Amino acid sequence: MTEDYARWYVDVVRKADLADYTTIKGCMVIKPYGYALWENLRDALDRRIKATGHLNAYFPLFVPESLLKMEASHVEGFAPEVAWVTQAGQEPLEERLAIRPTSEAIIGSVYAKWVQSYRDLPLLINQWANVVRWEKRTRLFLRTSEFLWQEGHTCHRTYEEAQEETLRMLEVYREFVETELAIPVIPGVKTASERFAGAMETYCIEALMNDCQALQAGTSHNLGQNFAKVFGIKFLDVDNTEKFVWQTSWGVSTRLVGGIVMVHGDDFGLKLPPRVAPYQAVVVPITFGEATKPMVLEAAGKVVDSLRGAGVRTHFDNRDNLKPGFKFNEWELKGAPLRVEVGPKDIEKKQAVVARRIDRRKDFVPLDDLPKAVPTRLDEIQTEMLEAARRFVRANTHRVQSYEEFKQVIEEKKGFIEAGWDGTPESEAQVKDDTKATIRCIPLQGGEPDGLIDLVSGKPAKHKVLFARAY
RNA sequence: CGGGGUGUAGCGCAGCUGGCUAGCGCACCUGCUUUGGGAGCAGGGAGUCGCCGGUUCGAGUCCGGCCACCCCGACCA
Repeated sequence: MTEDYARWYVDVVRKADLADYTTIKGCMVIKPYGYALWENLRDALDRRIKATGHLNAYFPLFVPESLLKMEASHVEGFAPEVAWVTQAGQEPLEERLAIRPTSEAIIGSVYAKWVQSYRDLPLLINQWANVVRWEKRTRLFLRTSEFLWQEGHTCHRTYEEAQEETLRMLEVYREFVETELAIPVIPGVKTASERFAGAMETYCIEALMNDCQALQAGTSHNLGQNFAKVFGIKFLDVDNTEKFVWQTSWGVSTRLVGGIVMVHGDDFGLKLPPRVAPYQAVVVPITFGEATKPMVLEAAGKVVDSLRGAGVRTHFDNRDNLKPGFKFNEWELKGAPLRVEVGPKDIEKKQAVVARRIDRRKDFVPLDDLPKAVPTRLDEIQTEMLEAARRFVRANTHRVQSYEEFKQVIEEKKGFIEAGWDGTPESEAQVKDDTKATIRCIPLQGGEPDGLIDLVSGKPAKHKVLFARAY
């Protein structure tokens, strides 16, 4: 893992059966095990999106060129990575169709028809979809040409309401990622240079991978009235005057799966947080010859039933052609949080061996206690994983006294660096040129200048910001 | 888009200065013995050597061209 991190990452993703390359450049196939992980993650987030009043809908994959072009900075931001459909059958199209890199444009044009009155607001809609961004450089899950995500698109009566929504969804993301994925994140604001193309303000949650590089785990944008004015999303307000709506958009993607791999993984492979793991417990029968085999399989089967009865996602690994040791290694590689071994000796003592993936510790649990003990342990593991990741972030967040020290820390330790910033694009760009580190965000908590100075310009800092090298 | 690398069985690879019927490990199939941390033996199936062209008695191997993918950078969720 430490020798060649990129290699480790790709190996884990492929050997754990999450995803594989295809014949199409930059695209991946998400395999059943990886897709099950995504589904669990997706469902957990979908519940939260609905609980905050949003409804799901589906908009077209294609965006006519004329629509995409309407918001100038938006098209400028996405132009280099848009894939186009220019022909249908044998006929060239009259107008090129972009395959959506994001849906602000197509949704904006639809919202213009839907919104007439202040009574139509707020409009709170989310879409689960695929998008295409033709990136030059791709990485499984972290940056693929096509990826899956959710994108929320909302309209509000006032700026304040839109801002409230932007921050509400950022908080939904923070809580979701920390609770379900056990990934600690720093919520913050992006600087102008890192802002979403067409947004007024972009908020984000930033995570730290275990190679000490940062990963943007989710974004929430206050779009202001930029798209409303372009697409004509207007409403008649209580005072009988016509106004443009205030919009937000927010999204997280299959990139989060890559985040799980890189935050929790180790040299044995994947470690999955119990709340989203496809299998929370894997039952491995230990059979010795034909004499005891039926008895062991029956006992193990009962364990499976009792765990499922207790609401645990349980897999029964009763493959006959593989030895237990092989299965142990395989399920550790695939990150199953708990392994339950049932063998002849265990049955005699009415117990099972329970092994935790996070520290590979084993102990004995009476068979009758399993339905209670396993869910409890899964909760403990979830908590321990988040705590361990928090400790890691804390241990790898640095403060520096000088630019020289900054450069040294970025080069040798990486991680987050808290430092002052004078708010100018010039010093931000200088740091990037010199060190490849970018301002990940101005943290929502603790972004005050605190009397710091900008490390490049030496001027008084406007904000305390978080620097890191990022994926 | 620049730099590097790789295309030979499902996967990972070897195959030298051209030479016989293209090989190894894993996986797969059959059988027996095994099974508490990656099983052993025996037998077996599986290949348009990325594609096109050239040189040659003869090309996986040499030459030219093309294509694809991966890795490293700049651009990005």
